[in-house]
Amino acid sequence: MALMKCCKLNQKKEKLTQAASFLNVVSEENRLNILRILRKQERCVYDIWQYLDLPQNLVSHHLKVLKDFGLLNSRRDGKKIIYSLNKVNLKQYKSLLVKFI
Amino acid sequence: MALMKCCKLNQKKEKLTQAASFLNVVSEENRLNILRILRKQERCVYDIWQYLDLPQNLVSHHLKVLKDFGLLNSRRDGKKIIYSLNKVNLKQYKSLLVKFI
DNA sequence: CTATCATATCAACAGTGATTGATATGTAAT
DNA sequence: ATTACATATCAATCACTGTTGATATGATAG
Repeated sequence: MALMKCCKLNQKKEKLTQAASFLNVVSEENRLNILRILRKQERCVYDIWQYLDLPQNLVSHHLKVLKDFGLLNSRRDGKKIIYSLNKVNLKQYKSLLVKFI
Repeated sequence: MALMKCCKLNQKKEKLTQAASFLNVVSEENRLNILRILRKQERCVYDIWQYLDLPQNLVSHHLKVLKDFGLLNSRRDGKKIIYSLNKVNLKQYKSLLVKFI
């Protein structure tokens, strides 16, 4: 019983940590903006860059952070790299949030 | 027409900034935990501290960040200071998020 | 009025992460 | 092959903020 309670507490703590790191990733204004931009449709880096008023390499950096965290997918199309939302993961993280915020 | 569009864009940008700074505040694991702890009921600093495994002054610090941002209320009760959620503001920030995440 | 309890403030430090400039990779066109 | 295009990587810097230790404030009890 005590063990079980401890176990549940650990699970809760883990989810809290997960939620916090998700929030960390999306709390950056430009990254939040990228998510918004990609909401309607997938886009290449150049298109995203045009919305953002940031140096190109910084756009790439933020895209990488989002992708490494599993929030974006990417594929090559000729010279271009097309980014899109990973809607499955986004949905999971969103549902995780409901428990904390 | 162009002016109006610009105006709307600025409003959107402002909301984005607001959302990002809200996410910034709640993306800290301990602060997220404080919100969770206060969800059931209001609590004094000592009670919150017992949940958190942090030095007392750091608990005070995080409480201040949350309160300054308008997510917590506080009142004195004898020696103790009782913190509680500012549910109105929390709700507003949550509804703001829906547009971005 | 002194001591103790409950909480907050302050200055200094440390770590993280956004930003920058330069350069590299990889693709297509000529 | 060479050039231009599209994006990514790298190292260095800068800024922010969580953390720490020490101290201050404010309230109650004895």
